[in-house]
Order: sequence, then structure tokens, then C-alpha cells
Amino acid sequence: MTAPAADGALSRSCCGSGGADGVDTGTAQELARLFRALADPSRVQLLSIVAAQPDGEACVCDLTEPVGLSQPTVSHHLKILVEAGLLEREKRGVWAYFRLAADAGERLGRALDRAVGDGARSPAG
Amino acid sequence: MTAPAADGALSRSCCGSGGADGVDTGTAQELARLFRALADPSRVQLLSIVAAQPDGEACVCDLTEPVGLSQPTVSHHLKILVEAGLLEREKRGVWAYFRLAADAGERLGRALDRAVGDGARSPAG
DNA sequence: AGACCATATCGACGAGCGTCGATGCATGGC
DNA sequence: GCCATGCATCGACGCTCGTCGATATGGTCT
Repeated sequence: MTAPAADGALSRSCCGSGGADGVDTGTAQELARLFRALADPSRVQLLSIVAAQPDGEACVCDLTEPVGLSQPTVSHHLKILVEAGLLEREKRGVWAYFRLAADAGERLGRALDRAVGDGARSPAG
Repeated sequence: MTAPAADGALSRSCCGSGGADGVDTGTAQELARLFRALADPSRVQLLSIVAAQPDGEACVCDLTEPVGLSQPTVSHHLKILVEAGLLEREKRGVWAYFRLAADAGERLGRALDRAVGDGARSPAG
């Protein structure tokens, strides 16, 4: 038991036995770093816009106007998303095209599973 | 088309027609606020520990030691997780027990769907 | 009532992040 | 060769966030 049920109440110092420890510190940092890429409204919007493109890709100038940010800021956010493994960058001529990483959704879904456990989602298995 | 294919290259200013706009600003803020709750290693670990408990709940003193933070800091993080709708707080006597919100996984999964599109994962239901 | 314990709140401090303008770099047109 | 264009990087500023110690709150046992 992790805590007294109804016997002594304050007799024991609440807990100490400890149940499960969840993920380790390193895994927690890794997951947090992934979710941190989505922790900014501008980045969520950028990711969403790229994902919603008919051809699946967009260049920086396509993204600057919708989010209402300066070009350096957009470029900065895109770099973060690329480093998080959520976007892929491809330079064609003068333009840089960004598309959703192939395993972006899978990686994020698995991250959720590791964070809150697989019991919450994927009811079938 | 969102960008020139191969015709004029630099003749046009790259883009401007614009394809899809993705989620709106309000939705992006809402999603970012949810993911921000998971953007800290300590919070990921706290959430994971609570989710991994055999009885599905843990009190603050159960969580203070594993994450190696002070009690006020743990309480602060737990409050953020509760406000994000990921944890539920129940006060029993002197202790406060936290458990995973019933719809935490579903809410997070749906947030991912709205961010990167539903094509990435398979909701299965 | 008084002491004690678990938890929440407060105030403060340092670090990190988002944002911008200015600048540098590479590419393509003239 | 020169200029124009798209993008990345740099330096700086302000703000938010994570963290702590101190304190307040609420409940329990003696």
C-alpha cells in the first residue's frame, strides 16, 4: 500500500513504501523535450498548416503570414520542430520546404503511451 | 498551389496563394496549453508515476522523493497537471490523492489529431 | 486546547524561451 | 559580375517558468 487506508490515519507518515516509479529521469526528459516542441501556439499552428497542405509541404514564406510572426521567428520555430523530429526540411533552390516527418504521429503517440500509460488510448491493443 | 513548381522559379515571390490554414489561433493556443503541461520532465515523471500506481492514485508524499524536488514544487506541478485536465485531485483527510483523469489519454490523443492531422495515427474508434 | 502533520500558497531569484531587427549565406536571374 | 530573393544565424530584450524557503491552511491525534 502506498498510503494508509483507514486504520491509523496519521499514525504512519502517510507513505514511503512506494508503488511504481513510472518512467526514469532520462525518458522523462526525452518525452518532455518532444512535447516542448508542441508547447507553443505558433509551433502548433505551423505544424498544423504544414500538415494541412494539399501536397504536404510548405515553404517559409507560406507560413510567415498565417502565424503573424517575422521571418526569423518562423525560421526559429521550424528549426525547433525539425530538431524534435516532427518536421523534415528539404532545400530546393532558394526555398526551403517543410513537411511532416513520416513517423511524427507515431512518435508522438508512442510518447503519450509512455507518459500516461497505454491503458488510456488504443482500446483494442 | 502554394509554391511554384518548376516554371518561373524566382519569377513569382515564391508563394502567396496559400493552401490550408490548419487550426485557428485559438485552437493552437488551447493545444499548446495542453502540451505545455507535458513540456517539463518533472511533470512527465509525476504523471507517469501516478499512472503506474497499482491502485491508480498517489499522494504528494509518494511523489516528492522519486522526482527529487521539494514539496512546494511538486505541489505546483501537480496543480498545473490538474488545471490541464490530466490529473484529478481528491482530498481524503490530510492527504491529497491524485489520479489520472478519466479522459486524459483521449484528450491528448485528440489534441495530437488536431495538431498533426488524423492521418498519422489510427484512432480505431 | 494544543501540538503535529500533509498540503497549498506566497515571494523571490535565476534560467530559459519567444520575439524582433540586423546581418550573413546561398541560389538564381540579368 | 552584379543584384535581387529566400532563408538561417546573431545579438538583444522582455517575459514566462521552474525552483526554493518561508508561511498559511486545514485536518488529526493526544
